[in-house]
Amino acid sequence: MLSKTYEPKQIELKWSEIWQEKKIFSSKPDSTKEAFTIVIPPPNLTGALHMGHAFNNILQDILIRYKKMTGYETYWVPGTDHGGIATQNVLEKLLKTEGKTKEDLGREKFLEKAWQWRKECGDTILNQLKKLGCSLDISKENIRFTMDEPRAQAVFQAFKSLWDKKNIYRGIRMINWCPRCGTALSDIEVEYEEEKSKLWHIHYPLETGEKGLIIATTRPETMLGDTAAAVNPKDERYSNFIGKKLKLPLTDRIIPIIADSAVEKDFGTGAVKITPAHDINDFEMGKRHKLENIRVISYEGRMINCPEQYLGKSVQAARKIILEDLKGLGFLYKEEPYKHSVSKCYRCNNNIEPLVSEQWFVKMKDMADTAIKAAENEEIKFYPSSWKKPFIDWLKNIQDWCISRQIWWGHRIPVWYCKACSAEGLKFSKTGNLSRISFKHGAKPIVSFNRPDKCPLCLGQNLLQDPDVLDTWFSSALWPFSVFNWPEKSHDLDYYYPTSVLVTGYEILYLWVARMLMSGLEHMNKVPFPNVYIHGIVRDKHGKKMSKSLGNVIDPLLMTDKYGTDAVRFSLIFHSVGGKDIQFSEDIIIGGRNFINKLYNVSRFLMMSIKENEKISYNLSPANLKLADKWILHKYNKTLAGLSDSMENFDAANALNAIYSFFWDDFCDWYIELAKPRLETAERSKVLTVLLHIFTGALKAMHPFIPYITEELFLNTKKHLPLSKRFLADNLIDKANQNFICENSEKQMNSIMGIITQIRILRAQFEISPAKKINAVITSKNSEDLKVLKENADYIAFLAKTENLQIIENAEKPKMSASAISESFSIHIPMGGLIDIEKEKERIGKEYAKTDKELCLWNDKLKNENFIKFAPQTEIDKINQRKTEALEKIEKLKILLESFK
RNA sequence: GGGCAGUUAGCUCAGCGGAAGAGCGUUCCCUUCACACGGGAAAGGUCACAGGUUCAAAUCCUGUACUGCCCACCA
Repeated sequence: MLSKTYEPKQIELKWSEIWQEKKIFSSKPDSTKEAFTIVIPPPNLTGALHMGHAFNNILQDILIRYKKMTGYETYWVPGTDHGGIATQNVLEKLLKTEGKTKEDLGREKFLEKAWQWRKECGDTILNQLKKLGCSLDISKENIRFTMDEPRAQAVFQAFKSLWDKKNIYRGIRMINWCPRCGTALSDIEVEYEEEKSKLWHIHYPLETGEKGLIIATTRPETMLGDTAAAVNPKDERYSNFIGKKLKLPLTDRIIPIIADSAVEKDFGTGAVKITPAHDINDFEMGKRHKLENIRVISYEGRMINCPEQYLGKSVQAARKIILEDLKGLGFLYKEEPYKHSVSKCYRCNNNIEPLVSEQWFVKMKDMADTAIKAAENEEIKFYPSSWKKPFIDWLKNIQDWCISRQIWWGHRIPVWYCKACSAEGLKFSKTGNLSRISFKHGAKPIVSFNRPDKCPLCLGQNLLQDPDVLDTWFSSALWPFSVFNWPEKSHDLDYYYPTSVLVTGYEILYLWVARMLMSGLEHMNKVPFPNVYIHGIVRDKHGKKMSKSLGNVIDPLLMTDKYGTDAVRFSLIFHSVGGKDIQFSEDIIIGGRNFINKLYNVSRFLMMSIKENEKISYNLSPANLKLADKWILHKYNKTLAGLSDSMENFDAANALNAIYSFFWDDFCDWYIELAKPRLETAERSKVLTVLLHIFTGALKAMHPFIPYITEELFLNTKKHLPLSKRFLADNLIDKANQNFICENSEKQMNSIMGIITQIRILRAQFEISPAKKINAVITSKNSEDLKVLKENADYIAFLAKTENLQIIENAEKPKMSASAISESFSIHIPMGGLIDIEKEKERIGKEYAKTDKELCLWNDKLKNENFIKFAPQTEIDKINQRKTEALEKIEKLKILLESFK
């Protein structure tokens, strides 16, 4: 005897092994089939899988499995991302636990460690995805890595091609610098956090010593790098000051007062300090007014080029001392509380320093224009479509992309310099390593994947590679075609590219999706995917983002251990509607677990019902079917239609919902309950046929969502099926079959179910034990309606537990009976002396009042001339119908009330 | 500062022009031979607020108020 509750653990383990072993997820180009391809958003090598990963990958798995089971050649391409800064930070932390820094190791040794790390933890995440049931072929030869050889070739090719078109350049610009990570970042790698700070008002006296300007700032420490002060040219308060000179407090420097319309009159004091080296606005203004850039903050985030007492101090420390000094010298005019947003590094959350630096950039304007066109004419479509506009807006405001990173882990920039020819532009660190390149000062680039033999200019052989690496997103941007070994030409690339859909959270829409689109159009001349499915973020039950620091992280693997993978998958998808964020908690998994258990028990019921070697007809021809069979087949096929509609729109939640409520509400609660007595009759074979047909059909339809249990139950069911494939996943999901659609069966079953429900209500109201059989009289004026009831009286007898059920035209209400109305039927249950007449009168009275109110509503509507004039005929017919029904019901209730007199 | 969502039963959310829905929770009845991770029944809602369009509005429009995101260089 099988356990009453489903134990998922061993079963899931078993199947995940078998699926991999039998390679059922591997794919080969098959010209007889249409390809359906997804490239996995490659997870970073930074640690374990979180709920967000789980959700993202489950969605993809559902699409892949669904498409496979509807006849496509599916390929879900697995891989991991080296993850640049993020991974390097993890490695640095690891080193720290050994008391070491990366400098202690040196670049080469550090990279050895990194590759070691990649070996150790590289595929852990893919193994975790395997546990989640993801239909990825994770055999070694199938897994891609953004830094393996073929991907490195792709990166070089992309770099080279952009370089040749002059779309990659070296420039001196204001960039975002993370002093903690020691690298430049692109604009979108900066996050902003609101912080409570202060606005300090500082007096900058005139060079004569007279009262000068009061300047408001949030960053007093940068004043050491001020090279001007500015006011709005239209600001009358300051018109006399323009052109005069100020003496910069704490220094000996004299700076001019300039006029620039970028200065807001109404902010602060209307006068602003200008630090071109450390503020993006000031940098621009500096260019306009030809101001000097004085850098006072180093790449390490320490004060430089300033009076001795501040030298070498951190930004924070310097701020404190400077404020004290200003106060002591009487320059600090006032301070007021101020909230403003501070830029933070998206990888380590430390403050970003904007500073001027020479870096590598990609020109974005033209590529963005092409991408905008593709988005506008929907060569690429967004689900939900509301993302289209923000996506296009972002592209329209795009800035050039800073792609060089001063870290070690990543694709080294494929540019070399001759030590002789570029001497002036090369700087070396104390340890003798090439540390900075300056094109401005004469570095001459040679673009090459491998070290060139000799310098093309002087034939010198001392060539050094650029020390920087590329932004990790540079290689991710090529992912949809680099996974197929582009630039190599291959059948795979032709067959699988463009991929079918990209599934991602909105947080990397710009960072990644936009760049893939631009890269795809640039290098392949085709969008990388025609559809982008954007889902929400998994939050905690209070709507907070899950984060380690908040301690509200739910580990998906812990949950799958506890409740089963299927339960977790079910719950996540069930709650993921319309691309919105999911508020996830352990509670909601329980709902999923319960459903899985229900499914399991239906299977138990079936296996217990079918005898060993029992012959089953498998005949679903209409002549062989009774009302309940026609009805459930009708419902089933309607559900299939809904399922496929939803899946075509990437609406997995809705699809799951449809099949869920069909299975539980229609199939379990009604069809199976009716099947039980029918199995004891001559109808046995046909009932088993329908049961098996619907059950296996449901297994197939549900398999994309809950693969493990369905595969397991299919294995148990297989022996009773006429023909079956190896695995459930090898089967095709049934297509909705118009021949089974039978609206009449639905109408008739609704009548019967309505009556059964009414009798159940009466039982509950009169506290009749569910076990007790009761007599009942059902009557109607309509002999056609009664005929259907008579033919299916068993259904009522069984589910309402009646004996001596009388179905009679125009019958009188038996004395001392409880009554209810359903459609055209009156239902009476003789109660003998047990009935409380007053209570029954009150109950019927309430029903009467309610129906009367309804009737008024319909009457009012129909009396409304405008309604008759403007409403569509179908609507009027409907209201008329309702009016008739209400009238009928009133009539019947009246008779009931009469009977109490 | 701009943009985009959301505001429906105690909680999480469907519905998005034609009689207010689901799941969970709550209350009552039931261990009947698939399932108590179950079955049956019930309670519970001026659909944020104010206007408007319409024969008809939770649903469309316009405001308002919160809430949450995203974007933006206001010191």
